[in-house]
Amino acid sequence: MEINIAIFEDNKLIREALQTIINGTPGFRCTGAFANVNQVLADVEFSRPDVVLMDIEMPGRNGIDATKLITDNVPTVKVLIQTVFNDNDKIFKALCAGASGYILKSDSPLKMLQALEDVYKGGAAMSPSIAQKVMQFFVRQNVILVQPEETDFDLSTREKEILALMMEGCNYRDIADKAFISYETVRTHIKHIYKKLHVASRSEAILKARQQGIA
Amino acid sequence: MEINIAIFEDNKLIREALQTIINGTPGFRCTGAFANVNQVLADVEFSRPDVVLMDIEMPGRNGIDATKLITDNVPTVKVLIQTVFNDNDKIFKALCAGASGYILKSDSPLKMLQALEDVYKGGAAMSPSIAQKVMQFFVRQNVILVQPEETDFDLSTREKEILALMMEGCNYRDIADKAFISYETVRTHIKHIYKKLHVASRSEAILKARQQGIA
DNA sequence: GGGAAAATACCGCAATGGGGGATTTTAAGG
DNA sequence: CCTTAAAATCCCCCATTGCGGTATTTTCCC
Repeated sequence: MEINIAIFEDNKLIREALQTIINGTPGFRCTGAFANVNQVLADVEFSRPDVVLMDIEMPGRNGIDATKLITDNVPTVKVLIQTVFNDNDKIFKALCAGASGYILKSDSPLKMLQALEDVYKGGAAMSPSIAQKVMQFFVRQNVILVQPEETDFDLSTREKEILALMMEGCNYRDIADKAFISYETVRTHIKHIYKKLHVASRSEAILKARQQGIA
Repeated sequence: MEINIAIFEDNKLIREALQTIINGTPGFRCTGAFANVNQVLADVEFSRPDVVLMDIEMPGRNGIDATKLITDNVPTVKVLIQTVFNDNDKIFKALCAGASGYILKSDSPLKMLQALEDVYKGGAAMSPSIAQKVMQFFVRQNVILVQPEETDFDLSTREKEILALMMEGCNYRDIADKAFISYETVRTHIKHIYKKLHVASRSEAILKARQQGIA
């Protein structure tokens, strides 16, 4: 089975070079090569790639926004960012936008193919210098990570279940039905959850739960 | 110039295998192999490695603490963590401890050597599945938020004022008084704001406003 | 067996969110 | 000048949510 790749790259020479490399490698196939991301969703829809190789610097709409559009709307498609620069801001924005990897154009074609394969397999890929910046980020953020006040919120099993249902978008009534308890009991549980999480609304609770990895 | 490696690994078989691989590869040399990290600083001092290959699971003192000791006291020495597990907690702790890389024991010797070289050159190395967890961390934590659609939400001047008051913690009544408009008008404005921001509650709106730097 | 914590359940009230409709003011352009 | 669109203003209705109580039963640990 071949890995289908779609390329977004404004430079014609590079675009065609990438296409040639990919199509010339057994196991890879380029199903689309586009010079901009103005119709990125339609392009992805059309070329049905497994992995998108995305240039981050492009005239007009930029690659990070396009990445977010793809991961939001077609989450099964992985995005591998390719760039000439490696400044922190772009890296972190790309990662937050849901990219599965971030490599440099200066990397060898072999490494690029390896990265495409890693990403296709569900992993992630980073050039060493990129990974290093990510590492540094963790070291710097150390304080925040190591002492997040209380990571244990003492939620009971039942409360975690209710919280999980809340995170699925259920309202009180839905939760009551799914948990086989009364509407009022749901309200009670949720009140307790809010107290324990020190929040005051559904959305805050869900945010905190996601950040802390509860439930 | 050869890259000098020190190994910390409690399993004798693995330790010697690693030693053999490293010494059998041109450009690499094993200058020390230790079964525990009880005298890690002395061992590092003695073997003068460029890169330490550190097993994270060891009886007695663990690899993460040892990593922190090394990076704190001998910052020129890089540490590459090697582990059988890839659970989130250990990864992030290791990264925070200053590790330069994190690879799995299931990776091939070739990849390990590549990782050692990447780390030696000042980059960092991660197995794809590790990198993937790091990526997820960024997405989940909303470290930096990227909004593709439009960073400008077309909020009118008045709506931004109302939003600012909301962010100060005012309720409908307070906002009405401070903005010299009626309670109902405040509600109308806020409804419009929610629509434009694509959110459905006060807390989400405030979160988004903060992240996007609106108002 | 007794006590603490959890799970269950109910009531009432205030605040919030979402739907609709409506008027006036302002801005912009033909 | 007039038309039109957007912004700003106001009102009503209703469901959901958050928060304050209270209370009973179940579960679990000492």
